[in-house]
Amino acid sequence: MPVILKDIAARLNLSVTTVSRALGGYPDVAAETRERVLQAAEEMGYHPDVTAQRLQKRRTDTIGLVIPTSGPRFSDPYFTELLAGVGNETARQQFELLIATRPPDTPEERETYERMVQGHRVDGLLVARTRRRDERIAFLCGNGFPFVAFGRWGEELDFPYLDVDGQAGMDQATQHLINLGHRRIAYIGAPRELMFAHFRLGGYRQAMERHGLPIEDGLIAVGDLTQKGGYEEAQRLLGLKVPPTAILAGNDLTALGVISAAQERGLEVGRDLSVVGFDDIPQVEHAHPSLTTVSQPIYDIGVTICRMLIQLLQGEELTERQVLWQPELVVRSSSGPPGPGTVSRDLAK
Amino acid sequence: MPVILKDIAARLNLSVTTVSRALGGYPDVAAETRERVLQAAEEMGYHPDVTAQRLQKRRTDTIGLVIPTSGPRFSDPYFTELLAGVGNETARQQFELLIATRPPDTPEERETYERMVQGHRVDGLLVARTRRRDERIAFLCGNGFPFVAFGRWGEELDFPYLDVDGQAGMDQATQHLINLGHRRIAYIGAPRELMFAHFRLGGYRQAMERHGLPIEDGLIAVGDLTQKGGYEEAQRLLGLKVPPTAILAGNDLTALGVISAAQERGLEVGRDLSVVGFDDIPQVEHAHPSLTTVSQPIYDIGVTICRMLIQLLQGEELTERQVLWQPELVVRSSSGPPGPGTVSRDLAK
DNA sequence: CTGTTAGCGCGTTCAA
DNA sequence: TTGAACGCGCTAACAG
Repeated sequence: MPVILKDIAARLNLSVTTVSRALGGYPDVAAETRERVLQAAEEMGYHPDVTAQRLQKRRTDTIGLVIPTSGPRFSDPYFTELLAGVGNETARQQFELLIATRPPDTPEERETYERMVQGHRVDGLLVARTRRRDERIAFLCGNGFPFVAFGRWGEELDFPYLDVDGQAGMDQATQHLINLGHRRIAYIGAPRELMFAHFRLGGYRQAMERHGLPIEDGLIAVGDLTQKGGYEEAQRLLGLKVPPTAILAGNDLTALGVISAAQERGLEVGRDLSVVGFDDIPQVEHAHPSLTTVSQPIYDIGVTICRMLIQLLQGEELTERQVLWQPELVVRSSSGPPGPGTVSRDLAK
Repeated sequence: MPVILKDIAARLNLSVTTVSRALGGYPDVAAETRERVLQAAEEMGYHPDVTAQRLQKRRTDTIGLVIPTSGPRFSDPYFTELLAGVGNETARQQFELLIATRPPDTPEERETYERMVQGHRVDGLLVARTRRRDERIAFLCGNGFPFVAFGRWGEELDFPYLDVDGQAGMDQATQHLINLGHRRIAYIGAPRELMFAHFRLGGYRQAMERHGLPIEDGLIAVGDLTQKGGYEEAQRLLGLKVPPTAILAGNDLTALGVISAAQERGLEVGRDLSVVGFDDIPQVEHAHPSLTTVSQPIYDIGVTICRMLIQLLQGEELTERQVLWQPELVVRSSSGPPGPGTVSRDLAK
């Protein structure tokens, strides 16, 4: 039986009200009374019941995040890092973090959003990895429920978000490969329904077109953001009659799969095949070879969207409602000039 | 302004109680009344306020999990997979999942546990990655708070846990290497304060001793469970005058770092150096070479500890209060007989 | 079958 | 400076 206000009041012959005020730091309490109350609370091991506080305050001081997971073997380091950022910032601001893991675009996911919003389980939500037809955003906008998204949306809805400029990032990455002398550059992207897939592919196209390079459908593949997907698509691309000399991947896990496939074929990555990723998850710095990638500060993104949401919940105006961060190309060892033995080097002559 | 019971009652000229009972599915309500209530609730978009329900029921139907994170670049795929298991099972059982991310063994972590327990934020807790002197477990046992741990504990405290037999697992892994002909086998373990580090190292020692192989302090290193740590320790080990022909890693990330280091030195992993990991995270199956590792079903572990905790919360007796699962060695390409060029092959003759 | 009353633990009127 | 009374939204015990 936990200690409640009434217990303290009874022991000190005070009213519950006075005890509540003393503990709440209200000014209209005699200094001596406050002292006695604080001491008694300490001694008795009192801790306020948050549920009761919430009912009274009509606030949960909790934010929610539904992580899109696919299958039991799901494990994207990207989300762990985002979670670390979100988790630390919520804690710092004395908020709670409610997490659910649901497969994207399913009835289960939809129900989870409804539960969270309509049961008043959370004060606000973070939406990660926006999609082309994002019913989550439509739902939240429709209900006027506070949220901040990581990622933009195609539709004409005005909501607060933070995004990283995937188009600029992938343009830079492509440009980097072109500068190195590559001409036959393949692309293994993310599933089309993800917004960022769209932008990143756009960056690739943009850079290729700027240099008058052909964009071949056969060189554009769609992965599933996993290492396995990258591996399989790369096997296919590398098996082409005229294989690419470089492969751009829509995320780092895919890139790691590409590297595995290349190595399995006896190619030296960075020489026989250049590979560039996107995200800069911790693992890729110490991969072999270390991965050239477009770096987005995932942890900081977590911190920032969380901070934006809490500002929103506290009724403050957001200084920037819609933010676009510029990613940075990090050149490591997985990219280099097309090697002497590669077919398309000859083609390029 | 959300719709509450009172609104429905007012519209139908009923009492709040009757409405509550109708919606709650109690039998003592006229069929026709129930129908009217259900329809009105539907039309008006009624959703019960969970906070009020919780206050009344004295239960939160929420379980908590504090993920130990180290630094901003933290990202262990292992935890993502565990989280997926826990998350899906909580949802299936209509529970909520409260997550915090805190650096292990710090005042912040301690405060988080106190907050969760003493503020009645959660009904029970999951404790992951038990430690040698685990104040979390001491605290929870001391308070009689319901929890289930992933991992055993040294002290003589009786609490429910699920663990994987790390000793047996690492013994198998070591045996595997010995069978292949390795004699000079190094070990890069986890930080000593983690319980599983203790068991896994024990398995290594046990197998080595069984075969009368010397256990050299110089061949036993301590990593930090990251790829970077594995990379650095491996560099040191491979730089020894008589380097090992095989390296056992305390977890898969460490093993991936070892592989990078070996490849950077021009060694072919699986021939010049054998590497074995522990965990079997999704990434290692499509690494190059694919990693031989001790497989523990992380997702299922998440599901199971979650299920155990919820059983506990519902007052049921646990069929097995303390469970030890046997891991399984998965042999892939990163391990093979010591290659012709390796020093210790000559030694072994 | 239905309504009245009471209470979960806390914060916030209003009066004294 | 303190206390009594009320309400947050809901469920449960008790009458009728």
